[in-house]
Amino acid sequence: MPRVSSRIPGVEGCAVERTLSLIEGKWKIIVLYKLLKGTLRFNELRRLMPLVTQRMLTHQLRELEADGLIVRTVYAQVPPRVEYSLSARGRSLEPVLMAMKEWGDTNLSSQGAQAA
Amino acid sequence: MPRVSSRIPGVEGCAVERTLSLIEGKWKIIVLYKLLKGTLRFNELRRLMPLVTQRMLTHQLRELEADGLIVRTVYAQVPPRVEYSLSARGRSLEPVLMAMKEWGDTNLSSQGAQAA
DNA sequence: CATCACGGTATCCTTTTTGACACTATGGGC
DNA sequence: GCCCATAGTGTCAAAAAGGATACCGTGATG
Repeated sequence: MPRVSSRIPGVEGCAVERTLSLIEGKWKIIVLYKLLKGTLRFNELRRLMPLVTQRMLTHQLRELEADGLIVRTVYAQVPPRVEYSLSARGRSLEPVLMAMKEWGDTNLSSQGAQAA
Repeated sequence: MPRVSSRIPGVEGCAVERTLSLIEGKWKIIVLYKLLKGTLRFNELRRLMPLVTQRMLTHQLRELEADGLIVRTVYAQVPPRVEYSLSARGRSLEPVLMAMKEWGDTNLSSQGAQAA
């Protein structure tokens, strides 16, 4: 996933593209959604998303962390304890997620939408 | 690009994911952006996005059309004339695009953001 | 007669993304 | 002594996405 999709200076969509590049990735949006409601541990996330493989979840979490959208806190315990929560930056994405959710709720009603 | 990312009924993020799945794809967002300002012909789009290959542009346009976000109008002329414009559904995505643009403008200021 | 513009297709190849599966350390419970 | 849970990692392979390049028909233009 290219962190920067376009380097052409004159492209107006640049900011949008760059924003998109942070939230595309198969499970990132769900992760952000779940974390909107509060901090979660790794396996709590897994249980909430049974279809994600461990490797994928780790991978997506690492990217979200690298992009500064989530915070990873490790507690030095022996059954390891790692908590994930939104950073301020991640929380600021809420309007974007909500705009997408509203659009989806309105335009992709119950079935697969008229043109999908 | 899977048109439907998740079929799990209980996943709240579903609408968001499905919305995302319509606008991810390397050039779709730019296309939608350009079309927000008005109808464009195929080669006008190409000239506005010099780095997109013809094949890719065609491909993205076809998908946007299949998803009902844009309308393709062919005029039976001999230098062929094909116009693309947003459908009502496509135009209704404007709040989503704008939310992303605002977030990007605010959080990805000038350089590559602090954590990218 | 050759070339250009238009709006594409077709084919092949590379890169990126995703998935399957096995493996790790540690300490506690049985 | 064996298995469980936690939070991963590593390797390999498949699938998807994207890119390079060449080609198509038509009519006007030179």
